[in-house]
Amino acid sequence: MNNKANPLSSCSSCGFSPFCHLEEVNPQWMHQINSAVKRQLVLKKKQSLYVPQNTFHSLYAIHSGCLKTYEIDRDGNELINSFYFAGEILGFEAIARGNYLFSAAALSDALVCEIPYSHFIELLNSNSNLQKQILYLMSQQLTTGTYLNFVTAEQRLAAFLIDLSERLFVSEPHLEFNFPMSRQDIGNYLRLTAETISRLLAQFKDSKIITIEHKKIQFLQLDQLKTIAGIVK
Amino acid sequence: MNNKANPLSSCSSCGFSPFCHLEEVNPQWMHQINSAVKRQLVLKKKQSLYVPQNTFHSLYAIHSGCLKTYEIDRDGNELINSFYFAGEILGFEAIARGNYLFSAAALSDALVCEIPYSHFIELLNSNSNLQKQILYLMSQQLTTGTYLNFVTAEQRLAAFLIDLSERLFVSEPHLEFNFPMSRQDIGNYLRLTAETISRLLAQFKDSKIITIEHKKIQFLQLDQLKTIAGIVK
DNA sequence: CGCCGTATTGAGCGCTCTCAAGCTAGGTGG
DNA sequence: CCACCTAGCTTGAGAGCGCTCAATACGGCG
Repeated sequence: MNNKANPLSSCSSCGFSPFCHLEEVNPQWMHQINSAVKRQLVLKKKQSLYVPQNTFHSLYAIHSGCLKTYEIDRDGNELINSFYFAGEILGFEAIARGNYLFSAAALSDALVCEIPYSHFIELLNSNSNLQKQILYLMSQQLTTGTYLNFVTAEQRLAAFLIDLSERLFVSEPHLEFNFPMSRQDIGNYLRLTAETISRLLAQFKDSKIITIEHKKIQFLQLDQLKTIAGIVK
Repeated sequence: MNNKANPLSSCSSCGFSPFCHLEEVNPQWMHQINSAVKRQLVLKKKQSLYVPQNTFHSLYAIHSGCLKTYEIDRDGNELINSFYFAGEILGFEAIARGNYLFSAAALSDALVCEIPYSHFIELLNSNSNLQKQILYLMSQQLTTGTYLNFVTAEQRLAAFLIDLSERLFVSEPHLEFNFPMSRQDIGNYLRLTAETISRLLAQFKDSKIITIEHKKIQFLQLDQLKTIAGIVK
Protein backbone atom coordinates (compact mmCIF):
# COMPACT_ATOMS: atom_id res chain seq x y z
CA MET A 1 0.00 0.00 0.00
CA ASN A 2 1.27 3.47 -0.90
CA ASN A 3 1.25 6.44 1.38
CA LYS A 4 0.46 9.78 -0.06
CA ALA A 5 2.63 12.65 0.97
CA ASN A 6 -0.15 15.15 1.29
CA PRO A 7 -3.03 13.48 3.14
CA LEU A 8 -5.94 15.76 2.54
CA SER A 9 -6.58 19.07 1.00
CA SER A 10 -10.26 19.68 1.49
CA CYS A 11 -13.32 18.07 2.99
CA SER A 12 -15.07 17.89 -0.32
CA SER A 13 -12.42 15.60 -1.70
CA CYS A 14 -12.37 13.46 1.42
CA GLY A 15 -14.08 10.10 1.70
CA PHE A 16 -14.74 10.91 5.32
CA SER A 17 -17.15 13.60 4.22
CA PRO A 18 -20.28 11.42 4.67
CA PHE A 19 -20.10 12.73 8.21
CA CYS A 20 -21.10 16.00 6.74
CA HIS A 21 -23.57 14.91 4.09
CA LEU A 22 -26.67 15.48 6.11
CA GLU A 23 -26.02 18.87 7.52
CA GLU A 24 -24.41 22.04 6.32
CA VAL A 25 -20.70 21.56 5.92
CA ASN A 26 -19.15 23.17 8.90
CA PRO A 27 -15.59 24.52 8.59
CA GLN A 28 -14.82 23.51 12.14
CA TRP A 29 -15.86 19.92 11.45
CA MET A 30 -13.78 19.88 8.34
CA HIS A 31 -10.73 20.72 10.30
CA GLN A 32 -11.49 18.14 12.98
CA ILE A 33 -12.24 15.43 10.47
CA ASN A 34 -9.22 16.13 8.34
CA SER A 35 -7.00 15.91 11.35
CA ALA A 36 -8.46 12.50 12.23
CA VAL A 37 -7.37 11.00 8.94
CA LYS A 38 -3.96 9.45 9.21
CA ARG A 39 -3.18 8.87 5.58
CA GLN A 40 -4.66 8.06 2.25
CA LEU A 41 -4.07 4.71 0.65
CA VAL A 42 -3.98 4.05 -3.06
CA LEU A 43 -5.37 0.64 -3.94
CA LYS A 44 -4.98 -1.07 -7.27
CA LYS A 45 -7.83 -3.22 -8.60
CA LYS A 46 -7.98 -6.57 -6.73
CA GLN A 47 -5.58 -5.28 -4.09
CA SER A 48 -6.38 -6.17 -0.50
CA LEU A 49 -7.07 -3.53 2.15
CA TYR A 50 -7.22 -5.87 5.11
CA VAL A 51 -7.74 -9.53 5.98
CA PRO A 52 -9.52 -11.07 8.99
CA GLN A 53 -6.26 -11.81 10.76
CA ASN A 54 -5.44 -8.12 10.95
CA THR A 55 -5.98 -6.53 14.34
CA PHE A 56 -8.55 -3.77 14.21
CA HIS A 57 -6.97 -0.35 14.43
CA SER A 58 -8.63 1.79 11.83
CA LEU A 59 -11.80 2.56 9.94
CA TYR A 60 -11.54 3.37 6.25
CA ALA A 61 -13.51 5.93 4.28
CA ILE A 62 -13.69 5.49 0.54
CA HIS A 63 -12.73 8.57 -1.39
CA SER A 64 -13.12 7.00 -4.81
CA GLY A 65 -13.53 3.54 -6.28
CA CYS A 66 -15.33 0.45 -5.01
CA LEU A 67 -14.44 -2.26 -2.54
CA LYS A 68 -15.93 -5.55 -1.45
CA THR A 69 -15.71 -7.40 1.85
CA TYR A 70 -15.90 -11.18 1.70
CA GLU A 71 -15.04 -14.47 3.31
CA ILE A 72 -14.24 -17.86 1.81
CA ASP A 73 -16.39 -20.68 3.13
CA ARG A 74 -15.47 -24.28 3.78
CA ASP A 75 -16.23 -25.28 0.20
CA GLY A 76 -14.17 -22.50 -1.30
CA ASN A 77 -17.09 -20.26 -2.23
CA GLU A 78 -16.43 -16.56 -1.97
CA LEU A 79 -19.26 -15.09 0.10
CA ILE A 80 -19.34 -11.35 -0.43
CA ASN A 81 -20.58 -9.59 2.67
CA SER A 82 -20.95 -6.14 1.26
CA PHE A 83 -19.96 -3.71 -1.44
CA TYR A 84 -18.69 -0.26 -0.52
CA PHE A 85 -18.78 2.81 -2.72
CA ALA A 86 -17.39 6.34 -2.59
CA GLY A 87 -18.39 8.11 0.61
CA GLU A 88 -18.98 4.92 2.57
CA ILE A 89 -17.05 3.65 5.54
CA LEU A 90 -15.57 0.21 6.15
CA GLY A 91 -14.67 -1.40 9.42
CA PHE A 92 -17.55 -0.75 11.83
CA GLU A 93 -18.13 -4.48 12.15
CA ALA A 94 -14.61 -4.93 13.53
CA ILE A 95 -15.15 -2.70 16.57
CA ALA A 96 -16.81 -5.44 18.58
CA ARG A 97 -14.45 -8.28 17.72
CA GLY A 98 -11.16 -6.44 17.75
CA ASN A 99 -10.22 -7.85 14.39
CA TYR A 100 -11.69 -7.59 10.92
CA LEU A 101 -14.31 -10.22 10.19
CA PHE A 102 -13.85 -10.20 6.46
CA SER A 103 -11.29 -9.60 3.81
CA ALA A 104 -11.58 -6.30 2.00
CA ALA A 105 -10.41 -5.86 -1.57
CA ALA A 106 -10.68 -3.21 -4.25
CA LEU A 107 -12.98 -3.83 -7.22
CA SER A 108 -11.37 -1.01 -9.08
CA ASP A 109 -8.48 1.33 -8.48
CA ALA A 110 -9.47 3.13 -5.32
CA LEU A 111 -8.44 5.82 -2.89
CA VAL A 112 -9.27 5.29 0.77
CA CYS A 113 -8.63 7.35 3.90
CA GLU A 114 -7.42 5.60 7.01
CA ILE A 115 -9.00 6.81 10.26
CA PRO A 116 -7.35 5.30 13.34
CA TYR A 117 -10.05 4.21 15.76
CA SER A 118 -8.44 6.23 18.56
CA HIS A 119 -8.71 9.39 16.47
CA PHE A 120 -12.25 8.46 15.66
CA ILE A 121 -13.17 8.13 19.33
CA GLU A 122 -11.55 11.46 20.16
CA LEU A 123 -13.44 13.06 17.34
CA LEU A 124 -16.72 11.70 18.66
CA ASN A 125 -16.03 12.94 22.14
CA SER A 126 -15.20 16.39 20.89
CA ASN A 127 -18.36 16.89 18.92
CA SER A 128 -21.82 15.68 19.79
CA ASN A 129 -23.19 16.44 16.33
CA LEU A 130 -20.60 14.17 14.79
CA GLN A 131 -21.63 11.61 17.32
CA LYS A 132 -25.20 11.67 16.07
CA GLN A 133 -23.92 11.44 12.55
CA ILE A 134 -21.92 8.32 13.35
CA LEU A 135 -24.93 6.68 14.95
CA TYR A 136 -26.79 7.58 11.81
CA LEU A 137 -24.18 5.99 9.57
CA MET A 138 -23.94 2.81 11.60
CA SER A 139 -27.69 2.58 11.74
CA GLN A 140 -27.77 2.96 7.98
CA GLN A 141 -25.39 0.08 7.62
CA LEU A 142 -27.73 -2.06 9.68
CA THR A 143 -30.41 -1.45 7.07
CA THR A 144 -28.42 -1.91 3.87
CA GLY A 145 -28.33 -5.17 2.00
CA THR A 146 -31.69 -6.22 3.34
CA TYR A 147 -32.52 -7.59 -0.09
CA LEU A 148 -30.56 -10.69 0.79
CA ASN A 149 -33.71 -11.28 2.79
CA PHE A 150 -35.68 -11.88 -0.33
CA VAL A 151 -36.48 -15.36 -1.42
CA THR A 152 -36.37 -15.55 -5.20
CA ALA A 153 -33.39 -14.78 -7.41
CA GLU A 154 -35.46 -12.34 -9.44
CA GLN A 155 -36.44 -10.35 -6.37
CA ARG A 156 -32.90 -10.20 -5.02
CA LEU A 157 -31.37 -9.03 -8.27
CA ALA A 158 -34.03 -6.38 -8.84
CA ALA A 159 -33.57 -5.02 -5.32
CA PHE A 160 -29.81 -5.09 -5.74
CA LEU A 161 -29.94 -3.14 -8.99
CA ILE A 162 -32.08 -0.45 -7.41
CA ASP A 163 -29.83 -0.19 -4.38
CA LEU A 164 -26.79 0.00 -6.63
CA SER A 165 -28.23 2.85 -8.66
CA GLU A 166 -28.91 4.78 -5.47
CA ARG A 167 -25.54 4.23 -3.88
CA LEU A 168 -23.28 4.79 -6.86
CA PHE A 169 -24.33 8.41 -7.12
CA VAL A 170 -24.92 9.97 -3.75
CA SER A 171 -26.29 13.17 -5.20
CA GLU A 172 -29.06 11.83 -7.39
CA PRO A 173 -29.96 8.30 -8.50
CA HIS A 174 -29.13 7.56 -12.14
CA LEU A 175 -31.19 5.39 -14.45
CA GLU A 176 -28.06 4.48 -16.37
CA PHE A 177 -24.73 3.38 -14.94
CA ASN A 178 -21.88 0.91 -15.29
CA PHE A 179 -21.50 -2.11 -13.09
CA PRO A 180 -18.43 -1.72 -10.92
CA MET A 181 -18.30 -5.47 -10.33
CA SER A 182 -18.44 -8.69 -12.32
CA ARG A 183 -21.43 -11.02 -12.72
CA GLN A 184 -19.55 -13.44 -10.54
CA ASP A 185 -19.24 -10.81 -7.78
CA ILE A 186 -22.96 -10.05 -7.96
CA GLY A 187 -23.67 -13.77 -7.71
CA ASN A 188 -21.25 -14.19 -4.82
CA TYR A 189 -23.06 -11.39 -3.05
CA LEU A 190 -26.64 -12.53 -3.75
CA ARG A 191 -25.79 -16.24 -3.22
CA LEU A 192 -26.55 -17.02 -6.83
CA THR A 193 -24.29 -18.20 -9.61
CA ALA A 194 -22.88 -15.95 -12.31
CA GLU A 195 -24.94 -17.96 -14.81
CA THR A 196 -28.15 -17.16 -12.97
CA ILE A 197 -27.28 -13.45 -12.89
CA SER A 198 -26.58 -13.53 -16.58
CA ARG A 199 -29.84 -15.32 -17.33
CA LEU A 200 -31.89 -12.96 -15.16
CA LEU A 201 -30.37 -9.87 -16.74
CA ALA A 202 -31.22 -11.32 -20.15
CA GLN A 203 -34.74 -11.99 -18.91
CA PHE A 204 -35.15 -8.39 -17.65
CA LYS A 205 -33.85 -7.21 -21.00
CA ASP A 206 -36.33 -9.40 -22.92
CA SER A 207 -39.10 -7.96 -20.76
CA LYS A 208 -37.98 -4.44 -21.75
CA ILE A 209 -37.41 -3.57 -18.09
CA ILE A 210 -33.75 -2.73 -18.67
CA THR A 211 -31.26 -2.49 -21.45
CA ILE A 212 -27.93 -4.09 -20.80
CA GLU A 213 -24.72 -4.28 -22.73
CA HIS A 214 -21.72 -5.68 -20.97
CA LYS A 215 -21.17 -3.45 -17.93
CA LYS A 216 -23.62 -0.77 -19.00
CA ILE A 217 -27.15 -0.97 -17.70
CA GLN A 218 -30.12 1.33 -18.10
CA PHE A 219 -33.46 1.17 -16.33
CA LEU A 220 -36.36 1.43 -18.78
CA GLN A 221 -39.11 0.69 -16.26
CA LEU A 222 -38.00 1.53 -12.75
CA ASP A 223 -41.52 1.01 -11.42
CA GLN A 224 -41.62 -2.48 -12.85
CA LEU A 225 -38.23 -3.22 -11.31
CA LYS A 226 -39.47 -1.99 -7.95
CA THR A 227 -42.53 -4.17 -8.25
CA ILE A 228 -40.36 -7.21 -8.89
CA ALA A 229 -38.16 -6.26 -5.96
CA GLY A 230 -41.26 -6.16 -3.81
CA ILE A 231 -40.78 -2.50 -2.95
CA VAL A 232 -44.40 -1.49 -2.80
CA LYS A 233 -44.47 1.32 -0.27
CA MET B 1 -48.85 -1.82 26.39
CA ASN B 2 -48.83 -1.53 30.15
CA ASN B 3 -46.80 0.91 32.14
CA LYS B 4 -45.25 -0.18 35.35
CA ALA B 5 -45.51 2.09 38.33
CA ASN B 6 -41.97 1.56 39.50
CA PRO B 7 -39.68 1.69 36.49
CA LEU B 8 -36.44 0.20 37.69
CA SER B 9 -34.97 -0.90 40.92
CA SER B 10 -31.46 -2.02 40.06
CA CYS B 11 -29.09 -2.32 37.15
CA SER B 12 -28.87 -6.07 37.49
CA SER B 13 -32.56 -6.41 36.78
CA CYS B 14 -32.45 -3.98 33.90
CA GLY B 15 -32.41 -5.00 30.27
CA PHE B 16 -30.23 -2.00 29.57
CA SER B 17 -27.41 -3.66 31.48
CA PRO B 18 -25.63 -4.97 28.37
CA PHE B 19 -23.96 -1.58 28.44
CA CYS B 20 -22.16 -2.86 31.47
CA HIS B 21 -21.48 -6.44 30.47
CA LEU B 22 -17.97 -5.89 29.28
CA GLU B 23 -16.53 -3.91 32.12
CA GLU B 24 -16.94 -3.79 35.84
CA VAL B 25 -20.36 -2.55 36.76
CA ASN B 26 -19.91 1.01 37.83
CA PRO B 27 -22.41 2.50 40.30
CA GLN B 28 -22.28 5.83 38.56
CA TRP B 29 -23.20 4.27 35.22
CA MET B 30 -26.01 2.40 36.85
CA HIS B 31 -27.54 5.62 38.00
CA GLN B 32 -27.12 7.29 34.64
CA ILE B 33 -28.54 4.34 32.76
CA ASN B 34 -31.48 3.87 35.06
CA SER B 35 -32.40 7.50 34.68
CA ALA B 36 -32.37 7.13 30.90
CA VAL B 37 -35.08 4.48 30.97
CA LYS B 38 -38.50 6.00 30.64
CA ARG B 39 -40.68 3.05 31.53
CA GLN B 40 -40.95 -0.69 31.35
CA LEU B 41 -43.44 -2.35 29.07
CA VAL B 42 -45.08 -5.70 29.67
CA LEU B 43 -45.71 -7.57 26.45
CA LYS B 44 -47.91 -10.61 26.07
CA LYS B 45 -46.96 -13.35 23.64
CA LYS B 46 -47.65 -12.24 20.03
CA GLN B 47 -48.18 -8.66 21.16
CA SER B 48 -46.67 -5.95 18.97
CA LEU B 49 -44.04 -3.51 20.26
CA TYR B 50 -43.92 -1.27 17.21
CA VAL B 51 -44.78 -1.26 13.54
CA PRO B 52 -42.95 0.42 10.64
CA GLN B 53 -45.38 3.31 10.52
CA ASN B 54 -44.38 4.37 14.03
CA THR B 55 -42.09 7.37 14.19
CA PHE B 56 -38.79 6.51 15.81
CA HIS B 57 -38.53 7.91 19.32
CA SER B 58 -37.08 5.16 21.46
CA LEU B 59 -34.77 2.21 21.66
CA TYR B 60 -35.89 -0.83 23.61
CA ALA B 61 -33.81 -3.08 25.83
CA ILE B 62 -35.13 -6.57 26.53
CA HIS B 63 -35.25 -7.40 30.19
CA SER B 64 -36.77 -10.83 29.73
CA GLY B 65 -38.45 -12.82 26.97
CA CYS B 66 -37.86 -12.93 23.21
CA LEU B 67 -38.95 -10.73 20.35
CA LYS B 68 -38.77 -10.88 16.57
CA THR B 69 -38.63 -8.11 13.99
CA TYR B 70 -40.19 -8.86 10.62
CA GLU B 71 -41.80 -7.53 7.50
CA ILE B 72 -44.45 -8.98 5.22
CA ASP B 73 -43.44 -9.16 1.57
CA ARG B 74 -45.57 -8.69 -1.51
CA ASP B 75 -46.54 -12.36 -1.56
CA GLY B 76 -47.58 -12.37 2.08
CA ASN B 77 -44.49 -14.16 3.37
CA GLU B 78 -43.34 -13.13 6.81
CA LEU B 79 -39.64 -12.31 6.51
CA ILE B 80 -38.12 -12.30 9.96
CA ASN B 81 -35.27 -9.82 10.15
CA SER B 82 -33.93 -10.75 13.53
CA PHE B 83 -34.62 -12.38 16.85
CA TYR B 84 -33.84 -10.50 20.06
CA PHE B 85 -33.18 -12.06 23.44
CA ALA B 86 -32.75 -10.84 26.99
CA GLY B 87 -30.08 -8.17 27.25
CA GLU B 88 -30.29 -7.16 23.61
CA ILE B 89 -31.43 -3.83 22.21
CA LEU B 90 -33.95 -3.14 19.45
CA GLY B 91 -34.28 -0.07 17.33
CA PHE B 92 -30.78 0.91 16.19
CA GLU B 93 -31.80 0.39 12.59
CA ALA B 94 -34.46 3.10 12.95
CA ILE B 95 -32.00 5.88 13.80
CA ALA B 96 -31.14 6.56 10.18
CA ARG B 97 -34.63 6.44 8.74
CA GLY B 98 -36.57 8.14 11.47
CA ASN B 99 -39.11 5.37 11.57
CA TYR B 100 -38.96 1.68 12.37
CA LEU B 101 -38.17 -0.49 9.39
CA PHE B 102 -39.83 -3.60 10.71
CA SER B 103 -42.62 -4.75 12.93
CA ALA B 104 -41.53 -6.02 16.33
CA ALA B 105 -43.54 -8.61 18.21
CA ALA B 106 -43.08 -10.74 21.32
CA LEU B 107 -42.44 -14.47 20.89
CA SER B 108 -43.20 -15.01 24.55
CA ASP B 109 -44.38 -12.87 27.41
CA ALA B 110 -41.68 -10.24 27.69
CA LEU B 111 -40.54 -7.24 29.66
CA VAL B 112 -38.81 -4.43 27.78
CA CYS B 113 -37.38 -1.08 28.85
CA GLU B 114 -38.07 1.96 26.74
CA ILE B 115 -35.12 4.32 26.27
CA PRO B 116 -36.09 7.57 24.54
CA TYR B 117 -33.49 8.39 21.91
CA SER B 118 -32.99 11.87 23.35
CA HIS B 119 -32.10 10.34 26.73
CA PHE B 120 -29.84 7.92 24.94
CA ILE B 121 -27.97 10.73 23.20
CA GLU B 122 -27.58 12.65 26.44
CA LEU B 123 -26.26 9.53 28.08
CA LEU B 124 -23.67 9.09 25.36
CA ASN B 125 -22.52 12.66 25.64
CA SER B 126 -22.12 12.40 29.35
CA ASN B 127 -19.94 9.34 29.36
CA SER B 128 -17.27 8.43 26.85
CA ASN B 129 -17.01 4.86 28.13
CA LEU B 130 -20.67 4.30 27.47
CA GLN B 131 -20.07 5.75 24.06
CA LYS B 132 -17.50 3.09 23.31
CA GLN B 133 -19.88 0.48 24.63
CA ILE B 134 -22.64 1.62 22.29
CA LEU B 135 -20.32 1.51 19.32
CA TYR B 136 -19.45 -1.99 20.45
CA LEU B 137 -23.09 -3.05 20.62
CA MET B 138 -23.99 -1.59 17.27
CA SER B 139 -20.92 -3.13 15.73
CA GLN B 140 -21.96 -6.44 17.20
CA GLN B 141 -25.33 -6.14 15.56
CA LEU B 142 -23.62 -5.61 12.24
CA THR B 143 -22.03 -9.02 12.64
CA THR B 144 -24.97 -11.07 13.90
CA GLY B 145 -27.12 -13.14 11.63
CA THR B 146 -24.33 -13.54 9.14
CA TYR B 147 -25.37 -17.17 8.68
CA LEU B 148 -28.08 -15.99 6.32
CA ASN B 149 -25.04 -15.67 4.12
CA PHE B 150 -24.70 -19.40 3.89
CA VAL B 151 -25.92 -21.20 0.86
CA THR B 152 -27.37 -24.55 1.90
CA ALA B 153 -30.27 -25.10 4.27
CA GLU B 154 -28.15 -27.47 6.38
CA GLN B 155 -25.44 -24.86 6.86
CA ARG B 156 -27.86 -22.10 7.78
CA LEU B 157 -29.72 -24.16 10.34
CA ALA B 158 -26.55 -25.46 11.97
CA ALA B 159 -25.15 -21.93 12.26
CA PHE B 160 -28.47 -20.68 13.58
CA LEU B 161 -28.59 -23.36 16.29
CA ILE B 162 -25.10 -22.50 17.47
CA ASP B 163 -25.84 -18.79 17.53
CA LEU B 164 -29.06 -19.44 19.42
CA SER B 165 -27.32 -21.47 22.10
CA GLU B 166 -24.82 -18.66 22.59
CA ARG B 167 -27.34 -15.84 22.75
CA LEU B 168 -29.99 -17.44 24.94
CA PHE B 169 -27.61 -17.62 27.88
CA VAL B 170 -25.31 -14.64 28.06
CA SER B 171 -23.28 -16.09 30.90
CA GLU B 172 -22.29 -19.45 29.43
CA PRO B 173 -23.44 -21.30 26.33
CA HIS B 174 -25.68 -24.28 27.06
CA LEU B 175 -25.70 -27.57 25.15
CA GLU B 176 -29.37 -28.04 25.98
CA PHE B 177 -32.14 -25.49 25.69
CA ASN B 178 -35.71 -24.90 24.58
CA PHE B 179 -36.60 -23.19 21.33
CA PRO B 180 -38.25 -19.86 22.05
CA MET B 181 -39.79 -19.82 18.58
CA SER B 182 -41.75 -22.13 16.29
CA ARG B 183 -40.39 -24.09 13.33
CA GLN B 184 -42.29 -21.68 11.14
CA ASP B 185 -40.47 -18.72 12.73
CA ILE B 186 -37.10 -20.39 12.20
CA GLY B 187 -38.05 -20.99 8.59
CA ASN B 188 -39.26 -17.43 8.13
CA TYR B 189 -35.92 -16.26 9.47
CA LEU B 190 -33.68 -18.59 7.45
CA ARG B 191 -35.81 -18.26 4.29
CA LEU B 192 -36.73 -21.92 4.43
CA THR B 193 -40.08 -23.59 4.99
CA ALA B 194 -41.17 -25.06 8.30
CA GLU B 195 -41.15 -28.46 6.58
CA THR B 196 -37.51 -28.09 5.63
CA ILE B 197 -36.61 -27.11 9.20
CA SER B 198 -38.47 -30.13 10.50
CA ARG B 199 -36.75 -32.47 8.05
CA LEU B 200 -33.31 -31.08 8.79
CA LEU B 201 -33.78 -31.39 12.54
CA ALA B 202 -34.84 -35.01 11.99
CA GLN B 203 -31.76 -35.51 9.84
CA PHE B 204 -29.44 -34.06 12.50
CA LYS B 205 -31.16 -36.32 15.01
CA ASP B 206 -30.68 -39.41 12.84
CA SER B 207 -27.02 -38.49 12.52
CA LYS B 208 -26.76 -38.39 16.33
CA ILE B 209 -25.62 -34.75 16.16
CA ILE B 210 -28.50 -33.56 18.32
CA THR B 211 -31.43 -34.93 20.24
CA ILE B 212 -34.68 -33.15 19.75
CA GLU B 213 -38.10 -33.52 21.26
CA HIS B 214 -40.62 -30.83 20.46
CA LYS B 215 -39.10 -27.57 21.73
CA LYS B 216 -36.25 -29.21 23.61
CA ILE B 217 -32.94 -29.60 21.84
CA GLN B 218 -29.59 -30.92 23.01
CA PHE B 219 -26.27 -30.80 21.18
CA LEU B 220 -24.57 -34.20 21.17
CA GLN B 221 -21.74 -33.26 18.83
CA LEU B 222 -21.11 -29.53 18.87
CA ASP B 223 -17.97 -29.96 16.79
CA GLN B 224 -19.88 -31.77 14.10
CA LEU B 225 -22.50 -29.03 14.13
CA LYS B 226 -19.80 -26.40 13.75
CA THR B 227 -18.30 -28.31 10.88
CA ILE B 228 -21.65 -28.36 9.11
CA ALA B 229 -22.07 -24.66 9.79
CA GLY B 230 -18.70 -24.10 8.18
CA ILE B 231 -17.21 -22.61 11.33
CA VAL B 232 -13.73 -23.96 10.95
CA LYS B 233 -11.50 -21.45 12.74
C1' DC C 1 -3.43 -10.17 -33.88
C1' DG C 2 -3.73 -13.63 -30.30
C1' DC C 3 -4.50 -14.61 -25.58
C1' DC C 4 -7.19 -15.13 -21.46
C1' DG C 5 -10.51 -13.74 -18.21
C1' DT C 6 -15.43 -12.79 -18.37
C1' DA C 7 -20.03 -13.44 -20.07
C1' DT C 8 -23.61 -16.02 -22.43
C1' DT C 9 -26.32 -19.96 -23.45
C1' DG C 10 -27.88 -24.81 -23.21
C1' DA C 11 -29.01 -29.46 -21.02
C1' DG C 12 -29.77 -32.17 -17.13
C1' DC C 13 -29.77 -32.75 -12.14
C1' DG C 14 -30.79 -31.99 -7.26
C1' DC C 15 -32.24 -29.31 -3.37
C1' DT C 16 -35.92 -27.06 -1.48
C1' DC C 17 -40.76 -25.84 -2.10
C1' DT C 18 -45.63 -26.97 -2.60
C1' DC C 19 -49.43 -29.49 -1.45
C1' DA C 20 -51.48 -32.86 1.30
C1' DA C 21 -52.33 -36.15 4.92
C1' DG C 22 -51.57 -37.69 9.51
C1' DC C 23 -49.70 -36.99 14.16
C1' DT C 24 -48.84 -34.83 18.75
C1' DA C 25 -49.41 -31.85 22.63
C1' DG C 26 -51.84 -28.73 25.13
C1' DG C 27 -56.06 -26.31 26.12
C1' DT C 28 -61.18 -26.19 26.86
C1' DG C 29 -65.48 -27.48 28.43
C1' DG C 30 -68.59 -30.82 30.11
C1' DC D 1 -61.23 -37.08 34.26
C1' DC D 2 -61.99 -37.51 29.62
C1' DA D 3 -63.53 -36.19 24.84
C1' DC D 4 -62.78 -32.93 21.79
C1' DC D 5 -60.48 -29.20 19.32
C1' DT D 6 -56.86 -26.73 17.38
C1' DA D 7 -52.29 -25.14 16.35
C1' DG D 8 -48.02 -26.79 15.48
C1' DC D 9 -45.16 -30.49 13.88
C1' DT D 10 -43.91 -34.49 11.04
C1' DT D 11 -43.70 -37.10 6.93
C1' DG D 12 -44.44 -38.20 2.03
C1' DA D 13 -44.77 -37.42 -3.14
C1' DG D 14 -44.15 -34.57 -6.94
C1' DA D 15 -42.79 -30.09 -9.16
C1' DG D 16 -39.81 -26.22 -10.19
C1' DC D 17 -36.06 -23.03 -9.49
C1' DG D 18 -31.45 -22.44 -9.45
C1' DC D 19 -27.05 -25.19 -9.74
C1' DT D 20 -23.52 -27.91 -12.20
C1' DC D 21 -21.08 -28.87 -16.08
C1' DA D 22 -19.87 -27.71 -20.61
C1' DA D 23 -19.41 -25.32 -25.00
C1' DT D 24 -19.15 -21.02 -27.20
C1' DA D 25 -18.76 -15.95 -27.72
C1' DC D 26 -16.95 -11.66 -26.44
C1' DG D 27 -13.64 -8.02 -25.17
C1' DG D 28 -9.70 -5.96 -22.95
C1' DC D 29 -4.93 -5.87 -23.12
C1' DG D 30 -0.46 -7.34 -24.27
